[in-house]
Amino acid sequence: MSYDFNTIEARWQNYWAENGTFKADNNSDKPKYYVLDMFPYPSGAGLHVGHPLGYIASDIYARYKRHKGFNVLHPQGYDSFGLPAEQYAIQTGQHPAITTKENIARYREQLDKIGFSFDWSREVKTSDPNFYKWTQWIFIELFNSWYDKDTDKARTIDDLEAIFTSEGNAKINAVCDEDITAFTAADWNNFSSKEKQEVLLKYRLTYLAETEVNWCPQLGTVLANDEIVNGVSERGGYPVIRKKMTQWSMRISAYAERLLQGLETIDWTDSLKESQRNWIGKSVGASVTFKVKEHDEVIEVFTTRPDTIFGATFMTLAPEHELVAKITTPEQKAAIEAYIEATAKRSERERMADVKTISGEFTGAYAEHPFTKEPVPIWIGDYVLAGYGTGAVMAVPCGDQRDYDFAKHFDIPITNIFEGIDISEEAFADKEKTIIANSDFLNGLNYKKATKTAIYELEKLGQGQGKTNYRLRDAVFSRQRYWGEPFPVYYVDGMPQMIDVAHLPLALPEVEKYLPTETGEPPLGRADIWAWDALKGELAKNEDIDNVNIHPLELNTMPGWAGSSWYPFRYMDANNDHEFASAEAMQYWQNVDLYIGGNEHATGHLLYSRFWTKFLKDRAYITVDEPFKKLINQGMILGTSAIVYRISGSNTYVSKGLKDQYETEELRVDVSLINSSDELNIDALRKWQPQFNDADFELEDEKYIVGREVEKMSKRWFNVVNPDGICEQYGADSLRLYEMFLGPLEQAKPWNTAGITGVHSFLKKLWKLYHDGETFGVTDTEPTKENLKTLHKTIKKVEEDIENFSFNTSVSTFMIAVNELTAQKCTSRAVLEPLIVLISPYAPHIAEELWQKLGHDESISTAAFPVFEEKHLVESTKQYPISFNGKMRFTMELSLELSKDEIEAAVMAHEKTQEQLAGREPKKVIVVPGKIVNVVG
RNA sequence: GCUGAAGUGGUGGAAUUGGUAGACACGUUGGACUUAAAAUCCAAUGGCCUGUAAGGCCGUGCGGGUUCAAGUCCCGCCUUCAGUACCA
Repeated sequence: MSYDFNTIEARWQNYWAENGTFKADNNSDKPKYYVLDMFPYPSGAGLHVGHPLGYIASDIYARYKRHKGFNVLHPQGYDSFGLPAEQYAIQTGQHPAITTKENIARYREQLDKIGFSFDWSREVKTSDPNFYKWTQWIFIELFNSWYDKDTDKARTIDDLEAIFTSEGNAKINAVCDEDITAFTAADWNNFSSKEKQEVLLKYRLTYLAETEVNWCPQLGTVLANDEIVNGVSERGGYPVIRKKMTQWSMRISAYAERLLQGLETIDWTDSLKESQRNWIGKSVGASVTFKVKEHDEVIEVFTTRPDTIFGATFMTLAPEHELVAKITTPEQKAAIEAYIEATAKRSERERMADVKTISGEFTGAYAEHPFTKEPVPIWIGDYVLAGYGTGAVMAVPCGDQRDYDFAKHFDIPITNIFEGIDISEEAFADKEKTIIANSDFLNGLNYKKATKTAIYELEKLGQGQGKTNYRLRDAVFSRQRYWGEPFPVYYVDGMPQMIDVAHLPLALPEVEKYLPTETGEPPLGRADIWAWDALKGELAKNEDIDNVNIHPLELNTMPGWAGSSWYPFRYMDANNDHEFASAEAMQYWQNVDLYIGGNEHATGHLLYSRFWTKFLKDRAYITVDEPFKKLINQGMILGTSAIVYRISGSNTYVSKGLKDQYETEELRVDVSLINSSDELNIDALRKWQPQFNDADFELEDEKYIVGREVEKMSKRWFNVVNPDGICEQYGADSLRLYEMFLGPLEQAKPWNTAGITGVHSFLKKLWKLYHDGETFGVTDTEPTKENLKTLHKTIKKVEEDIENFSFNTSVSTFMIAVNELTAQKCTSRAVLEPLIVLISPYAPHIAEELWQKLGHDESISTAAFPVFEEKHLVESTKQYPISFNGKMRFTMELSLELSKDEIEAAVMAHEKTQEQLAGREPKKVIVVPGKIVNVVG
């Protein structure tokens, strides 16, 4: 009876689906465990073997936890809104809804073949109105909230209005727009409705503001900071320019400190936490205001080194700084304008690439030093960024290398304020070794004391205070695209209004053209029926109906990360019509115990979802502060591309070994045309692409050998390997085992299909272990000591491996176990039954089949994990390596029951020791492992 | 530059956390079974030395150090990958 994996796998996949084997219950006495994968974008290309890696790992863990008696929630869904889905739809010329549906069907088919234990009854799709209804609902909640710094949490706008009505905004300590002005209760009550709305908008956690955004003309939309890599768009690599637009923003900056602190409470890798810390970019220092001479203006700067304030010999403003035009003297006007124009012309990318060239211009204006009252020249320079801090710095050339370089370049005086430090060559920036000099009341103080004193003196003058600055910017939340969640927003007299929650979801309308526009007009503007009955009723009630704009609805859509910022909670109660999830369900499931996904989301999704979670907790909708307790980043599986070498200007291809004799160019060909010894199938290649039809090939040893290169698995490199083909040829269990066997989960590793034969023949051996020729061969004979030793060794190792996520080594452990038991001719049920439970998380199909043959009616997933018993591993004797004077070594069998002294005596009495000792004076004899036994000589 | 991770056979990778380095698998070589191929099974496989065996020496990026004992710990370098960058 042979191992017919195709039949077995189809049978059990059916069985699981029909019996709802992996349906999780929201009510259970068992402890809960929530295992989640980052849900996929259903792209048109389908899955390649790299995609399921994390899913297989999480599936093994989920199945393991079930064996361990946990009620496991292990759902799956699709992040089906957003740019990739829409780009694919544009490429294929079809409506995104249709292509998305097709892609999801294809993904599901592929996923089902691999045998995951997902609870599909909880499937979510972010583009499903039943899902994005709640995304819209959360948006409304954010709109109706503000951040109270005193209680350090979000509160309702109703609370805020009540405070305004009774006492104005003087006592409010909120995270809000900086240009807020003070008003009293009386002022507030006299404001018009529109004025009130304008004020409130500046406090809301999601707000509408004209901001400078990252505009990508090719994608036809704005991008968040984390969607830009090296100055170009993350998707497509298109240039990004700065542009002023009115956009929705998320006040994530309110949560900067809590997002930073929260990292201490979660089990993520150091590198990931570090990425988030960098992104949040906390720096502690002071804000200082400098008066501009002969003007009423002041310049505010942020500095981390207020202790060096006496070294400030000039100031630098970003070219975009709003005061530049006002303070520039007539003589300098032309030069300044030329400089600003030149800077504006350079793209973000050029500016980043060229950090060495020092450029700047003097404005002609002077500021007044807060303490010395000396004039401080004001410069502009593009090394100061408009987007960070206040866009202005007090330049301390002796203490900052950039200021130093700038000063040297423009011959600005440099004052040394450091005790005993030579600054003739470079600036001195070591805080720890700093002793301040030449600085009036700061003289003789170290960095810490001087900083404190300087801030104290600045406060006395009313020209500064201690301040903490964060790099984290508020996130732009509008996209000028079609395929996203519509905002539940309409405008009355230019002011945004939320539609009534009762009318959610606000469904995405059909449009004729969903392609983005070059000008930034949202595609939804073209919707013919972007009218909505309930909303009409709403508007009709409003007395300002006459002022309604032509497009009374918000026409932008939400970004890709909107739905993914809260979806873990939806799985807890995925079919709830009344709320995003019931309080009971969320009380039970809490948060995700284990989250597995790629590390490309380090500063996007993982930061936004933490932000929304904290917000929902503040508003008491959920009880947890962090969405993901433990997070593991699976490494990428790389493809091994095949390269042929074409002689330049000809249609002749030379084998790899001959390529150096010619001038060649490299072409990638499909990896399916290559056999395991890198030999190219030329006939197949001719059929593959017409350009090879009449090509000539120069062979070596009558073979064409291709070059190989390990790189990202991608259609454009023709190195994609699909899981479907592997499942057909070797089975899903082989695929699962092999993906784990490839190497450590978190490491990037190349795929090589040839190696799968190892795990495949392991499964065949496993099958044979349970079969005696043609019949099922498990017997009720007593296991031998050896059998039990093998079993318990395996239990111990596998349990440790799974707990440590070292799935690769347990595959080896299984192989060793099966080889040993085969050699021992073990047929004992007492060994073979627990063994198959151990293997079942990795290879569930074969496990189910054998489990049934062992006489069980229920799925193996209900079986308990075998209990490890130490006694089976204990031997009466052990081989001890003996190390003598650190050099000579031999092994000696010693009883485990011996004491330290007895071991010593035994070693000394042993003939081999005598031999080694002959004629010499030993200093020590060492017995390993464990304790060192000194045998004195 | 900064931050994080990592360097072990021909290849992917093990190594009980300081205790016989190279488990397991791929690949390669030889053999068995086959008319043959596939499949399967067996053996060998880090390098070097001695004719073989027994055995020995050298070996975990490089150079030092601690230790009876170092892939593992410490100091100083080199290299690779990832993230980030004029952050005041």
